[in-house]
Amino acid sequence: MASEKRIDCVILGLLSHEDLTGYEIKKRMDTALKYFWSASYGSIYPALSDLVSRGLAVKREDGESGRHRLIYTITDAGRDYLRNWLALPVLKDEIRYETLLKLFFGKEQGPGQAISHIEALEKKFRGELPYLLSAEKILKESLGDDTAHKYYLLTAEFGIKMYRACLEWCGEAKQLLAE
Amino acid sequence: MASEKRIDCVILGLLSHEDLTGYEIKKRMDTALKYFWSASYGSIYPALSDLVSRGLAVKREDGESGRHRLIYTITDAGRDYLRNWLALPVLKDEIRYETLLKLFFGKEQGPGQAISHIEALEKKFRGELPYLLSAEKILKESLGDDTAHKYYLLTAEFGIKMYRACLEWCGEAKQLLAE
DNA sequence: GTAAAATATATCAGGTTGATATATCAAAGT
DNA sequence: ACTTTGATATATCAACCTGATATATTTTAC
Repeated sequence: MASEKRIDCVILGLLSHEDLTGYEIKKRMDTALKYFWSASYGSIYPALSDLVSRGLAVKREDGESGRHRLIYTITDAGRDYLRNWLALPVLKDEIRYETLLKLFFGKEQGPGQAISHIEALEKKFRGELPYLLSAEKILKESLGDDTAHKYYLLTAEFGIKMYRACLEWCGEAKQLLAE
Repeated sequence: MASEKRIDCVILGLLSHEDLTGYEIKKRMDTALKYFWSASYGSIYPALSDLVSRGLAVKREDGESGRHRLIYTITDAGRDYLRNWLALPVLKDEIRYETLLKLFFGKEQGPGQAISHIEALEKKFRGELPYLLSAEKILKESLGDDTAHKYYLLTAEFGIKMYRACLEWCGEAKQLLAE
């Protein structure tokens, strides 16, 4: 089996939960998946056309609103494709922190600049943590409503753990640089 | 100023510490930078040629060994370029965890498969943590030897924090799935 | 002596981003 | 009523990067 394209799998995954437009798919990624995944319109729209041509999804035009909306639905073949990918071992988990890269080369810039890069990261994470915490609360309260909620909660907990660990590190790193 | 290409910046950063071949640059990324950055030969070799043509690095052939080796050295212009990039704010820190993606769509696969994906991640991190801990020990002991060591230590501490937080999460996630 | 592993450079198809273009609809202010 | 702003919505593309592959030499281990 040829390696499954990741963009196809994310999209089918999201479509396995509900029918969506390309725009809504992007929105889901920028909110629910934000803490561990991302994708651009430049990959989403071509992938959607491709999924339809391969029979993994079907497209219909929105009749309700006057707005031009193309709504996508997963097919049985799409669900099979998704399940097959889910059963395969994970190929790659990656992290690309430009902040850490700049820090690694800190000798060329000095502690002042290094600290300001850390503070920018700290500020970003401090701002995002409350959203994750409120998502956690909501998901915990609605665990019984939908089997999927348990899995959503798991990924939210991951984000919280990572953000907290990173914020802890920011504090310690600033202290070491100030010495 | 046009946005600086990240591959150029990583390479110049590594060359700012010592002269290296393309192969050695890749090695550094796969060891020291592994916990927050990566790059492939397919980007490293063309970037090296490009850096030379732009006067940011110079190339010489190794005279010592019989082996074909092209050793690169950073120029003053290259150092300026690097410092300029270091002073710019960080554009993007990203994380792409396929494990979390598969977990998010867990409803389609069930808890058994989800647990095995988590266990694979756990195993990988447990195996890598000792290397980071020994790097931490060595760097702590040699903090006075080189200004750069403090910055290396900071990035190692980051890796340790992240790995430990992730391992903690793995344990809790497995428990929640077993319920 | 030789098999395996490490060193070393190079190329390329195909996946992905970030920017950009275009257009409509809803909400808020004046 | 009018207008501006922001959200919704699709689409395209150059430039960047990965993962795979090819090639060849040197060192290490048996």
